[in-house]
Amino acid sequence: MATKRVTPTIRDVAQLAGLSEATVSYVINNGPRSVTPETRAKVLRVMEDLDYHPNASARRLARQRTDTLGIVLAGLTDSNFASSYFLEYIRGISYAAERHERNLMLLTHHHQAQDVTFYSNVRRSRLVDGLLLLGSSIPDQVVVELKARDFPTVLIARRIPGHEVYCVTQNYEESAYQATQHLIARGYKRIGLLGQSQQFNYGVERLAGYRRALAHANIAYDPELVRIPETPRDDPTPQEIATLLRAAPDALLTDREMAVLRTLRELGMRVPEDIALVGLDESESASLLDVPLTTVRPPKFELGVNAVELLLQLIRGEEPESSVIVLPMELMIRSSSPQK
Amino acid sequence: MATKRVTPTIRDVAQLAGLSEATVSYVINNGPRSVTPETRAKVLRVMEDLDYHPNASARRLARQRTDTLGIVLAGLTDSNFASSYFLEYIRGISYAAERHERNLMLLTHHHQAQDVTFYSNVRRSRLVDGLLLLGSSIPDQVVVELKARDFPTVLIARRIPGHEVYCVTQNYEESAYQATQHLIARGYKRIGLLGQSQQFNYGVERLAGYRRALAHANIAYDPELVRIPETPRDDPTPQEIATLLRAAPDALLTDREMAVLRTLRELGMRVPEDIALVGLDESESASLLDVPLTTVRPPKFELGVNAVELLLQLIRGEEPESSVIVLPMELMIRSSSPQK
DNA sequence: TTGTAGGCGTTATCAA
DNA sequence: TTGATAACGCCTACAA
Repeated sequence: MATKRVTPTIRDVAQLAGLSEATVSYVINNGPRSVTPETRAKVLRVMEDLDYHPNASARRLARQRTDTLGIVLAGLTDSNFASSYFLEYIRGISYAAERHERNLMLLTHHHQAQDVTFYSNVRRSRLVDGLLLLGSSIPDQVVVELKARDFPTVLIARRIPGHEVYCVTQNYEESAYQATQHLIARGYKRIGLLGQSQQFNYGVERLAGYRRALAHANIAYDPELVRIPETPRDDPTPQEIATLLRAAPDALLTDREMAVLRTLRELGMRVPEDIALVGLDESESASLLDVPLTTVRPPKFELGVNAVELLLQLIRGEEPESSVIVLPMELMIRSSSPQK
Repeated sequence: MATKRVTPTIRDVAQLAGLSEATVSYVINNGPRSVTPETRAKVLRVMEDLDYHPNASARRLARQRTDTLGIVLAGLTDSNFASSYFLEYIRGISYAAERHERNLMLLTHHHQAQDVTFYSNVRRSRLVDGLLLLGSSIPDQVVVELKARDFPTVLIARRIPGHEVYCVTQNYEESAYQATQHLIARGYKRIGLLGQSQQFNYGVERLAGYRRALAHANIAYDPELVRIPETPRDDPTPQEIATLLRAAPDALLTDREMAVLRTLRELGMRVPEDIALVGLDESESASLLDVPLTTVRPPKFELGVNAVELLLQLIRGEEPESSVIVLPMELMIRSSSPQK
């Protein structure tokens, strides 16, 4: 009969080293007990010889934790705009997770209809120690409930109005303010805004920043120049845009620059000759276009990194200084908003 | 003294239901033993009452498998072109994984210098049941070794010349053939190719398809019209492109359409007036440009789905019909290659 | 049809 | 400093 077990266990290491499993364990984990250098060396050598690696599942069971963070990718079903961000968030997340020796689990639900069931499963099955939530399509209620259950959770790039959940977000208000001010400084008088539903904090904050800049420059707020959808949507519809254009704006702010650009072209309007365009939420392609777009650059990588740091605090049971981390966005001035 | 345990265990369920742990287990797993409907109902009710969820780590340990697939994202460090594909692969992967009730683990190495250590760890620690490998920057040697160790592994969108590893790839040869033929049919005579290093199978296959189309049309192969880098690179350099242009091509094939387009513009050449352009590896933006690009569309989502199916076969210990699955790519004819 | 008990690999506790 | 052993929570062969 050949070898009974394919992979060596801690027991094999202990036997070959002539030591107890406990001692081997202390070598593996550098504690909590100390081991003499000789013993340690012997254990390490045997481990090397056997190509031994601790069984992750057994560790998790014994330690009562997984050292794994869950990344929830919501709204991946529809290949929508937002998802193009995900990879950048994930870059930041995985960078930070690696630093802290944490694993990452990808959680999606294409099929699962029941949100509640899904999150309850994740939470109770102890699959992960905490959750990072990406994408706006996770229902507020779910986020609030996770918080209520004290399950370590961090929201990325948005917050939930009226609820103090942990989140890492961006300075939507200030960046909209700066973008608007930039246009004003360049001589634009009638600046239009294609905003987002006021159900989302970024919809609210961007509108506020826009209005603050106008007020600061003593420009009257003209509702005709602003289009806010009743319900959340991705891209502004051509109708929406056409309606706004009837108010004769000389510049346009939008978080969906690519879609707006396309529609403008279909309508025969050139950027920036006929109208200036500033993106509030840079898509990767914005800088590659014939007319590179002036956009606000969201710090996606950094968002991911900060979210991990915050989540690890929560998992350790620490109370973070603030439940919200706000990172600055940078205005990248390109060719779509020239001096008028 | 309050409740000792925060989360209920299978033992709690068994006790409350007045049954044994075994019976509860059989209910949870629908087998391998049958349970009377009444018993089952009782168990399910208690589970519901306690909000019981099986502990994933304990299951994994007992079952000696994780029901988890690892997604290796290589080359995520450099925010290179290739990574923009990853999310589409992942969409397909997560879609299929969900169907089969498998979890997904994200594996990256930003810091880890030692490839071998990394993969050895993954393999031996039994963190995942198998691996999906994305991105060209995973060394061939690593892939070959995983195969040699019989660790279930599937390569996505590429194969390794000279080694029969499991992979789901695309019809690079045929699509390059079609793209070239399309240009020939539209009247182009001097078709240039900005290829990829012959170290990669897609570099080799695309060149072959290109030559086959030329031969088919009785057009002599002109090395002056072809630029293949010695070593792998992402975007063709402006020098490379300039050199090729000296051979006076009237059309250009490339797998880096966005970069080439940019350089052409910088050189003052217009598409398609001065030169036609066909992309061999559609980037998301290709269709959004002023001149929507004719490109070959890789079936990224489907690649992900097929990779999961293949990997699950390997994990089950089945021998797949073929070690390679080749999916067709579709030529999307747009405006950058008009009739000449 | 159901209960019992041993095992999975690691870690913590208690002795030595 | 090290060893023995009992959890950890679940699964399943074997008994009943």
